[in-house]
Amino acid sequence: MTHKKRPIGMVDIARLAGVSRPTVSRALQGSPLVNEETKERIREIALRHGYIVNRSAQNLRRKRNNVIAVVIDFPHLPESRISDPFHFELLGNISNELANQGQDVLLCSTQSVHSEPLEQMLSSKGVDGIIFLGQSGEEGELTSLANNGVPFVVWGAEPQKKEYCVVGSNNKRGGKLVAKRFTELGRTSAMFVGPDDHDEMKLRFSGFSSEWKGALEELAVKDISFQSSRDAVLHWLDSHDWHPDAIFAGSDTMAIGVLSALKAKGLSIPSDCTVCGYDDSPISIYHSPSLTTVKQDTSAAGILLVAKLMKIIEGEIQESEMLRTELIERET
Amino acid sequence: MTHKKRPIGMVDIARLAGVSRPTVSRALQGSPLVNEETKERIREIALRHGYIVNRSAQNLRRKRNNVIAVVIDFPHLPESRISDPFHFELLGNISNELANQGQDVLLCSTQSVHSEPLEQMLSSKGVDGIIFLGQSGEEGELTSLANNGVPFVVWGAEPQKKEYCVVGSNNKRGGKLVAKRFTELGRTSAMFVGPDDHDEMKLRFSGFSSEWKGALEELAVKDISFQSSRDAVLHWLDSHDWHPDAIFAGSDTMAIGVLSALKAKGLSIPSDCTVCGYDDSPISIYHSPSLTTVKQDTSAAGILLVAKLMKIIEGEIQESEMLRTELIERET
DNA sequence: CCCTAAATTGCAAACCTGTGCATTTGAGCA
DNA sequence: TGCTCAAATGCACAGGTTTGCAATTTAGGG
Repeated sequence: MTHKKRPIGMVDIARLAGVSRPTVSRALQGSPLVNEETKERIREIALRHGYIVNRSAQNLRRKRNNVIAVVIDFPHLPESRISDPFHFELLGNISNELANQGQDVLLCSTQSVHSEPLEQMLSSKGVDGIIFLGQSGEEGELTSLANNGVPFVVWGAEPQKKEYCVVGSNNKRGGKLVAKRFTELGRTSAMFVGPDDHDEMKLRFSGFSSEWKGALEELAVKDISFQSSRDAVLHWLDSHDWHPDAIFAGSDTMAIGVLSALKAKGLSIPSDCTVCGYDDSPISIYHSPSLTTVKQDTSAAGILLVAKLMKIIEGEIQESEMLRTELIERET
Repeated sequence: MTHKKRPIGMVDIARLAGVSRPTVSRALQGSPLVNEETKERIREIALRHGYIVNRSAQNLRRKRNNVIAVVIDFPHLPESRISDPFHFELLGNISNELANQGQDVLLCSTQSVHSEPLEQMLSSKGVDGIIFLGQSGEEGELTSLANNGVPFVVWGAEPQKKEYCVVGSNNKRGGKLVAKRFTELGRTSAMFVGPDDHDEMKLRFSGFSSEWKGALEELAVKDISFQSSRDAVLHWLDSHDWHPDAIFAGSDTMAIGVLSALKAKGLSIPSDCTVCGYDDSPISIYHSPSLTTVKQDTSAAGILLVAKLMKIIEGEIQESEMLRTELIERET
């Protein structure tokens, strides 16, 4: 039919509008340099002909690419250390907020990231900034990244050194809330279940123990999975002749593992022992008996992470910020 | 320090290697045109100086961008219709396989997709192909996409018309497996719980009913959430004076809703009524009592989806393919 | 030693846009 | 009218890579 199957370009719009190509470029960017009505006319023509700018060329010319990489540790993959539905929810909120801000979301699993230096990814894939999810225990690498001027934010625990910007929930406060709740319930001997090498969990424990007045046991588990917390609790119960009357688990997934172990031992919940989780992830609602938990506001988290990252990209420096946590009481 | 802070480019490598820029370009692509030892030398120099090609420029020049969009319906977002941890697992596997194939993963939530025509996204964001996850009931749009020559694959139910390529699990077979299991258990009256406007669920039901010889009730629910299946079952039990002795729920999430309802009514599981889910998602393992379910192999799914999409992008046409499903028996 | 083909390499155009600067246009004013 | 000034637009180049084609070098055969 037509002379060439070539997709429509900026030159074509320029010709149709009877102006030069640069004018079209400026018009589409909303530059104040170009006359209002010309601008409007050009826009109308572009729209009618279904023209959209070529991102590759645009990216090449500007240095900014409008691409944010989200690095996440996927569950159910061989080398995954952290696996929790909570991260999925967070990912959804971040993705939406990035879309609102006109940013593309480049999804990376930690596995693929570890294979090549992150800096490479930046320039190679044209990534403007990075959001790390669930990267506990990588402070070294992250600090090095920050020193190299890579713009990024992290979801996680508040860092000791303020080398980079972290957004997280107020884990310490969350832990205190749980302690208060246990106290209200009249419990006297508590146990915390969680890995001892995980920053967020450590803070939750620290908050809890600062508030808790009764007996306190800490049960360290090797990872945050359902299985390992279940096994750990079973083993503990086997080797002791008493049991705590309240257990605070570092996450909902772990809490359910704890519940499973308690039930297996014939304890009745919550009369013999009450259990509290963390995250307010779907499983804590669906589980029966449903679980009292500490909610982290993932929607606010997504918005805040994105906002801070954008500012960091602009060159501003941003303080870390911990979101308010909230106790969700459910029958247990 | 140095003259310019300009990032290292192909010209620099060329100068260092004492060759021209095009030669470097070809060497890095592994072109057979360039001498083996020259190639090796150039590669070594590039590596040593940490040079990586500028993707924007590369994309501009080639027409291919090596970017695959994954469109997913995130849970816990306002307009989300489908929300299941199962999709998270699938996403992880797809993401990994795409990384293996050297493709970037552009993550899109359905919300942002619906706001602008998909075709725009393609050229604007430089997307080479799309993978749709959980897009049941969009056949119209998808067919139109296919007719416009957009390369994409879908995870979901086998389509009536073979206009585009779908990968999914063999839902019908999955349903049959459940029916067999119920029969083995000596159950006589069954109920299927699931929405009646969801293709995959319909097939699961169809498979089930083709194999099931006993009494059969179909309980239609409005969406696939925990809440609505729980409510539906409660309501049903209230308005009937008997109950089935086996329930097949369209997904694990729904199965847990069903369990919750049954327990609320004081039925004991599995003696009064056995329940079976679908997906083998984490919650089915963690739940207590843990749930018999039908497993879909998400790892194979990811690999297959990606492989087919790549071929479609190359221009080949691909048949839809349903993966084998497998019954996972757990105490219930 | 000359000729031809193959193996390498370099030249220059092309991909599509953004932007500094010069140029044109038109208005306002003495 | 002649001048200045601001607004609007166009020119031309830059950005980093790929690739068709020409040019050069090398090897092999007569």
